[in-house]
Amino acid sequence: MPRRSNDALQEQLAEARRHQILDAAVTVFAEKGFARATIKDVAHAAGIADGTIYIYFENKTALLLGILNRLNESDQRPEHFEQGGDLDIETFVRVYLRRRFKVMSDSSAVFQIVLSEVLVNKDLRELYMTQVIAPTFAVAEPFFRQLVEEGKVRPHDPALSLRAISSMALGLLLLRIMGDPYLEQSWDDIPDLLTNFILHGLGIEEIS
Amino acid sequence: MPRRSNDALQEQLAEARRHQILDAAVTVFAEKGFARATIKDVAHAAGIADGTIYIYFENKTALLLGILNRLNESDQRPEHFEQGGDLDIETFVRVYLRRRFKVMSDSSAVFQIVLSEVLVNKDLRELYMTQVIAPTFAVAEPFFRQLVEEGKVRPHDPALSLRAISSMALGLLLLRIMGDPYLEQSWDDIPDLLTNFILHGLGIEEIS
Amino acid sequence: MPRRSNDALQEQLAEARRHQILDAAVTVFAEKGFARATIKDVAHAAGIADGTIYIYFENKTALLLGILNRLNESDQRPEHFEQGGDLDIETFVRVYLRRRFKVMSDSSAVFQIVLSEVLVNKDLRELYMTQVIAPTFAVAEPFFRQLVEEGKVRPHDPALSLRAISSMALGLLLLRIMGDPYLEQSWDDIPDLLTNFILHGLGIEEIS
Amino acid sequence: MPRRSNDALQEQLAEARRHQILDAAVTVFAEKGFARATIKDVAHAAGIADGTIYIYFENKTALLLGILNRLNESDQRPEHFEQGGDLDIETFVRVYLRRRFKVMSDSSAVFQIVLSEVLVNKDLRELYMTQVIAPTFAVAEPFFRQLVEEGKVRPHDPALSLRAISSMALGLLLLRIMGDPYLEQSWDDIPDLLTNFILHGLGIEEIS
DNA sequence: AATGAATGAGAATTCATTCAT
DNA sequence: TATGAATGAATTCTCATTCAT
Repeated sequence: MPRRSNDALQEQLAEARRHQILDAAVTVFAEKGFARATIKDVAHAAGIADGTIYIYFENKTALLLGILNRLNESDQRPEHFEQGGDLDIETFVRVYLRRRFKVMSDSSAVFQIVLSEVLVNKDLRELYMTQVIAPTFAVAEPFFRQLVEEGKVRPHDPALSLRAISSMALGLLLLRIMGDPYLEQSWDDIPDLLTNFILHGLGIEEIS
Repeated sequence: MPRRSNDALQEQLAEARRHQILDAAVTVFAEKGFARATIKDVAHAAGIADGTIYIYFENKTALLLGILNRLNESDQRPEHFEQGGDLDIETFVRVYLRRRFKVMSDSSAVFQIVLSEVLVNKDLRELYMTQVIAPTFAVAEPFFRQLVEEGKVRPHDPALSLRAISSMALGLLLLRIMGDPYLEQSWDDIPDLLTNFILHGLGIEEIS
Repeated sequence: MPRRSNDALQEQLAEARRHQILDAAVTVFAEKGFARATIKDVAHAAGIADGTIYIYFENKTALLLGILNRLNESDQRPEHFEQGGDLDIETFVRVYLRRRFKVMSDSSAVFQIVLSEVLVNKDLRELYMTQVIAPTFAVAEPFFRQLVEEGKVRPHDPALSLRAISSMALGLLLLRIMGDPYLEQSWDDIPDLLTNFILHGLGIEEIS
Repeated sequence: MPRRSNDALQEQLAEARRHQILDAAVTVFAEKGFARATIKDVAHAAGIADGTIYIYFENKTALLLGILNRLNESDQRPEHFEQGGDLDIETFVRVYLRRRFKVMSDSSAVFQIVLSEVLVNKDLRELYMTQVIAPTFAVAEPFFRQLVEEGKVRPHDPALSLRAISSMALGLLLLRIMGDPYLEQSWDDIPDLLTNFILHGLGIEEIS
């Protein structure tokens, strides 16, 4: 009897269930916040019984960590920076921003949850910092440094530039989530508009 | 007997109590999050009994609104932009950023709470948008528009520039709260470093 | 085809399974108590799946009754008393106590469970009394009565003497289960030491 | 204002509440067993709300410990043995047994609970052994040893004699709780009847 | 006004039992 | 038969809110 393939099937079903539950959790947590949401809410949204959740996750907190981990997996793709060398800097920034904004929009609900919780939960904050943010910066910073060395961008502090751009993207997402009508309306154009700002700033005449 | 002045005294004492409670609430909510924090926690931090809080606030949610309202009062000072006309643009940006960062640092705990809640609470989000953010932008946007007209800055979209800069500041605060060590260490220098970035961006050579 | 013998084989296998499950249940219940132990615990200890238990026992309570019934079967061997007549009383008591202590030690876990439950479960208590204890006394009491009549022991109340001796044994087992170090250490000598006490008590000089 | 006496009053009220709750817990636990009894049951029996119990006891287990501790307090009265010296041994045993049986009957429900739980709960067992049983024996054993030295009783092993007598009393209580009709009916006479047995055992003629 | 004991609704979690495979 | 995922009732415990003092 194909025991092995049977086990594998079981594991796949379990994995599917885990995703089903996490998807429901994302929806519910984004709507009501992690603490206000109940396991009953999540179970209901997933179309299963309360108890079933505990077969796949140890407790409510594990749902949050499960969400964080999926973010983790999907987010750390260093290839973003790898083919940058060939492009002129303007195109590169434009492409990068488009991709970044796309991802952020797609996982906007996840951002809401994670950010909301991370702001008031020290343990989660440290986990998020070491597992998600620091690795991302660690990948991006050398790339920035190289741009400076190649003379492609003016010699700012690369660590700050990097953080400034990331923060800008993050802040704009926040502002959009908040319901800013301007961003809501022209969200798809933002990456292109922003490219110009990032390259030249407010663009005052330089006193030569 | 001076009944009227007695009433006024009473009202002042009550106002002081309200502030004492809100201060305690800010500390506690920032530490544990609004939902995880208990009235007992807040009462304890304020050095009073649980029940006393209900004399000054209708319920737990009213504490959150109270915090939001204080932010409201202290944050909408249009004078920030009023004397800007005399300064050159670089100095203006520098001064503005310094002030903005100072305020944000000082009320970092309030930011944590409000942001955390606003992200997952639609009602509060709308309240915050209409009462705090929109008014701020409404004050700042005409000023930006004027800068463009006076030819002091290149004709970007003023609404976007404004949002980009605000978002950058907000995002950097977030990143700092998250525990980013670079920002933690050089926080006081950020406004000055940022000024350059805002004025010239990454500063690539312009093809004329 | 030998259907009948096949059925008998089936029944024997089923009986073996039942014993396997009850053995596991005894171990687990003695460790954690009936109520705190879960079906999962028992299934795990028996090396089978949760659901399988319900093929052999109607519900969790049936496991307890199953344990009680096995005790029942093994415990009511009236032959204990039958060949007593030939022995002198001292030897008889000694032999009886040794056997009694041996049995109690061997099924110490069963005692723990049954006693623990019987103490706080009226139905079970009545069942245990009528099915286990009363029959035992019913067998032993006439024997005691006969000893008195034969003048082998002083004319105490036989019902009480019987109960006093049984209780002593039971109480000592309890004390040992409790972890009394003295009993733990000299458990195997207790029957012999006790014989003397039972025959002569504290042994004060009798005023003649 | 008499703050001090007010505090004392509060403390007395709290102590009364604690007793009220423990009394209810004893009744309920003896009826259904610790694990099967619910906090709701206890609260109902005490005539208070569920939540109130948690003001006075940390959790359900603390109720059990509370019961154990009260037993502790009431049970360790070394004076039982102190004035024994004057009496002849028969009177002493009789008086001691009467007192012991009285106490056991009065707190029969407590015994049921504690025994039942102690049999299947290792932690509680150790606690009970070190805090209740061992101290009792530690007080009684020297007294027994002295009786032997004074030649008042035959030189048995005092540690065993002590345990044998205690166990007998304990076992008889158990048997009575179990519903043994003989003990039920003649319970008040048992101490006197037992005295004889303890002093002379089955009382066979000694071969001189 | 201030207190904090009391309340009870509501949430997380467990687990006996069922049933499709 | 055997399995173990799924169920949902039941339980412990928390905490916002009330109210007598």
